[in-house]
Amino acid sequence: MTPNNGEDFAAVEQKWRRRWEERGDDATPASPRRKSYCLEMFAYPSGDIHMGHFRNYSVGDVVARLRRMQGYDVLHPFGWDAFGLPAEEAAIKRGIHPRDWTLRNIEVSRETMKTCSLSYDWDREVVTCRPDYYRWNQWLFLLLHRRGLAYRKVALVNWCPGCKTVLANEQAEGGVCWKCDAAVLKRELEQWFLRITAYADRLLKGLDLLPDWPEDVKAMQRNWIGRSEGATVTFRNERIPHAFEVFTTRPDTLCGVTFLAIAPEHPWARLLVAGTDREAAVEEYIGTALRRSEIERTSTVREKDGVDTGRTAVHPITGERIPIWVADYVLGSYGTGIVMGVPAHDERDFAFARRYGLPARVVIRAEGWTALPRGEDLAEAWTGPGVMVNSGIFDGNTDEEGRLKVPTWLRNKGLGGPTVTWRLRDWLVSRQRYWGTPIPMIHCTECGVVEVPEADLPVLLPEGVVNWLPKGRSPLEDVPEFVRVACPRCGRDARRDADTMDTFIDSSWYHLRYADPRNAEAIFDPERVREWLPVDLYIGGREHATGHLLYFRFLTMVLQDEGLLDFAEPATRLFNHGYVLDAAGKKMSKSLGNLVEPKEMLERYGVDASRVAMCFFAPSGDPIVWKEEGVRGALRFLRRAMDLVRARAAEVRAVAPGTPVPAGGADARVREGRRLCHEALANMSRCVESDLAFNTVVSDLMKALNELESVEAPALAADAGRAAFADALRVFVAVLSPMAPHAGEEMHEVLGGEGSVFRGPWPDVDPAALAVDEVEYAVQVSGKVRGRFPAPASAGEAEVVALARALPAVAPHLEGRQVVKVVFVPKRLVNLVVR
RNA sequence: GCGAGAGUGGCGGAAUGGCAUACGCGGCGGACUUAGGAUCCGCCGGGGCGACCCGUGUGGGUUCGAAUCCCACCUCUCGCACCA
Repeated sequence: MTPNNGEDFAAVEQKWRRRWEERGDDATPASPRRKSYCLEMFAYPSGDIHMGHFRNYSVGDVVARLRRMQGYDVLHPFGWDAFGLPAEEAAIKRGIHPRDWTLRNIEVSRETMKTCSLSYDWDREVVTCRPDYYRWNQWLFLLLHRRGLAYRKVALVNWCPGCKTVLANEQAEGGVCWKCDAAVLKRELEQWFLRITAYADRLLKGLDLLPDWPEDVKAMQRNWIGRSEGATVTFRNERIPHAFEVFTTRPDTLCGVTFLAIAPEHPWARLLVAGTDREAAVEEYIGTALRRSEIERTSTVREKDGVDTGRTAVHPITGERIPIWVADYVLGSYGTGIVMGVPAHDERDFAFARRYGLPARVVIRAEGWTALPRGEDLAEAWTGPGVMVNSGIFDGNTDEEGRLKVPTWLRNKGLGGPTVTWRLRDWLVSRQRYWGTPIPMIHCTECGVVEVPEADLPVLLPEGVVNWLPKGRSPLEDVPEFVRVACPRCGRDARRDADTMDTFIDSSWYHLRYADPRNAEAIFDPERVREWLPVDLYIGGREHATGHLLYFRFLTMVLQDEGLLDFAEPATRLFNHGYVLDAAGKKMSKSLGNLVEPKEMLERYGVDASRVAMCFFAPSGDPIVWKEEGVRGALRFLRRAMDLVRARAAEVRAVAPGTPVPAGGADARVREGRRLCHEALANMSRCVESDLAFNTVVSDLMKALNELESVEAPALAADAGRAAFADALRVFVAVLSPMAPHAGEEMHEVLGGEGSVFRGPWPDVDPAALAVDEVEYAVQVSGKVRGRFPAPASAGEAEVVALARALPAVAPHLEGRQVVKVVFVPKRLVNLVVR
């Protein structure tokens, strides 16, 4: 079947694609005066692009093209996030080098994207697996190292047994590997970390300066950063040389503490019991607890367990001795790794205490309690507000007052004090994988960890025969010519760091590189970046809310501190496009194997119809279910539009562009058609600034087309009618063009337009065109619609109400009743309230 | 469990205090045709012969008037989930 018999859209598309390319229409202007940086998240090249990409890029391209028409100098680049695990997996499965697999996928995807005429300046393309890109990853790493933001530490880290590599916290959400869904284990390894926690406060506060970021993304980031205010409280234990500190957000309940709980991975857990009769039991418990996977460990349904150390610590206020337990509901990586157990006022502590028969002590009296319950009588913890009791000198304070007064008191006594704790952890960036950026560090037995001198960058990833099968340590360790190196400091034999970087490094600064992508001397020229950045609109999926977008902001801030940027936030506006779901309502994804390839659709219906269909399905931010029928409708619409343009070309060409449209004289249908075109125009201009709901614009254009098609030839005979019609059709073409660029450009040419439609000018909405001279009034009697009638738009209240009352469909409802109130809404309705 | 968002014809959706279902898909009927999965025209929320009545997840409220605002509940989607 060839659905597009009639207009040959394939030929039109080819014609314009070729012409734009020859003329270099998508090139970025050299010195922007009024800049607009429109950026879509770059792609990981795995095979061809899929529908989700197609949607993302279509939305972005509508904005980019529209901005050009509006006279902006536009930067609209694209690139490839080309390092990563799937390349290795494919390589292992098919015996192809990850590089070849990646580069071939890029070729295929880029070809498809070029077919779509996405108006990227391909001369600025970046490919992260090329040395000319990743050498700047290494440069950045050295910068971070110099600023004390990159460091090594031995830590319990997320280890994915499937991918055989460590993962960042953001890649192991919920204890599940983001790539293979395997249950993540904890392993103690020495790894490279980036000190993103040093920026926690700025990352949090910066969100308030981003009014054009979606609220849900900001909420997710706030939650992820997880600032919490509370206090550290020092207990005392003779065996521990340091302060035995806990962190709590409820210092007001301090006197309700009946036990302390320490995380099993905490080094002091073992120290406490060493040499005692509890040692064996505690050791056994710690072993069991640490073997549990993260999901199991943090499952809220599992009953909490733990073991008594037999040791106690001294309460800072009461001086009582409080038993210390080891419990795996306490996380070693949050706060101090030790918590105070207040069963009466914390659900988790309550559950734990009940299980092990630990007492509860009520120290907050809820409003409405007639008697103070005894701890053992509580059915559940009281976590609500109340007044402090059983708390000595603090009795009588509200919980809120206590939260302030107790920490202050502690600070004055040297027993702790007010503290802020963050949920955010440092960013683990080393990976034991082959296909990534080598970390530019050298390990020397004499000098320790030494930086690779900047002049020696890039440290090239060996691309010869490498056994890249994951084996739990970096494959590069087994490449002697890579690993063996002279220490840059002392010249002795030393070893290169064999780990590679997390690919989220690559995507944290690519937005800056686009401003100066071929710079061989520096990561970028700050002057070029000043011209284009920050990004004016960043479009991508919601899945990057806490991973990429946090790193992206973090590195931008670091570079600002380095003096290379004069702004802190990389993108002033963020837009999340909706996912493309399959017929079953599942998100299309490679792993589910339910991808519908755009290629077939593009060949069948053409690029323009496919783009219009994407715009028309739903607002750009909403998920859509993929339905082929919608594309057929879009094609029908384009075909009718093109037919109309060709049929009326002569009449329209007779009117020079910019000819003023006389106030009256045109036929009603022409005027209505023109009105609808200007409505579409106004709507499009509004949409691009707000919700990108292009579905309403397409619908406006369809209405306009329906009207314009009904215009008869005689209506175009007179100058006034012809001028109005020509203006209408030209506005129609302008509004359509960003969505259907080839058809739009063709129409523009057919109608005698000069140059490219994408050079503008973007037409102005003519207020006179929006005006209507006759409106239909609805007449309600006590809120129920009883009739309608047409009236001149200029008609006054008295006249309209009189007409309304006299209406045959209305009069009977007024019979024998008294109109007690008349509501008049100009140009809309009359409501006669009767009694 | 907590947080955010959403519930409108057979379907995607429009309308954010003023005529609910625009626009499109799909379906039905017709025209043209050797043919139609092309194109064009007409019809399509439910009930009723009808005047009319009912109808935007459910129940209440505010209002002359509510899909839209408020309260409670139900359902779905997304995010977070022992963070002390």
